[in-house]
Amino acid sequence: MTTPVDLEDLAEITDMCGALSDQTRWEILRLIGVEALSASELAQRLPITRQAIARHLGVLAEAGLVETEHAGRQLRYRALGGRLSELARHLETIGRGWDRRLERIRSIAEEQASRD
Amino acid sequence: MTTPVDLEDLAEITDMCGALSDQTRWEILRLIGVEALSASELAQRLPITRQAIARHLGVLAEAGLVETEHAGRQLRYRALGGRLSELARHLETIGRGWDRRLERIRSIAEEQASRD
DNA sequence: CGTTACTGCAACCTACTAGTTGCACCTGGA
DNA sequence: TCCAGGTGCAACTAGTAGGTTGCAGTAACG
Repeated sequence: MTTPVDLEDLAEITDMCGALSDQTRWEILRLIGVEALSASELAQRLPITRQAIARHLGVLAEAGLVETEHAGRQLRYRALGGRLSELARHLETIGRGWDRRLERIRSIAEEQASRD
Repeated sequence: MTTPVDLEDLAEITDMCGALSDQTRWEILRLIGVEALSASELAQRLPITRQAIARHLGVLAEAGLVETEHAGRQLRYRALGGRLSELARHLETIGRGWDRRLERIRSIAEEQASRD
């Protein structure tokens, strides 16, 4: 079980979005979203070096988007879908907040206009 | 009405996440999520120059997260909550996909184990 | 019609990031 | 016990991103 982080911090949202703002990292996530893979295994399937991949995995791990699993002498990573859903829920809430406030302002403006 | 972009492209997701990976841009979004503001007005409320803010607004506009409105001689920006919700729905779908596949693999493994 | 306030563009600096190469260090298997 | 495959750390380079200053353009308001 992963610790249930509530993702209140703005810094945590920006970190996760930063981790998700790189196409190479999405390639990695796509692969380890299907099955757990090590950095070396990922390096065989992607056109960059193992070290670069390891650093990407570090970024993803710091954002909480992956978890690790030891398998013999290798360290396998898997993508955490629940974490992504958590971010999605927060963005949804914020987005609805923006539209709600603007609608309220708009309705006030219309009310004002109809009064004149 | 904004054009209904379906956000299929991976590049579009990475662009939006990139736009949302900066704390200053979140400050801007928070302000123009309440009321439409111009770059100059934002510069009065934030500790950076108008030019820096204008560039942030450019990034946000390219990601489709803001829309503009002319008011006299100034150009006001407002945050588009629907666009953020759109991104949220896609992330939610992707996240569920990861967990679903891993659960399937896990259940297959358990089935295999129970068969022996 | 002139002035003033707001926008837009360009150059520059600094810091960070994605990528590389190279090497040291384990640790598991024959 | 050896060694080979896997991981981790460090240094270096090129490109990009956030910030600044400065100036040119333009359109609204008195």
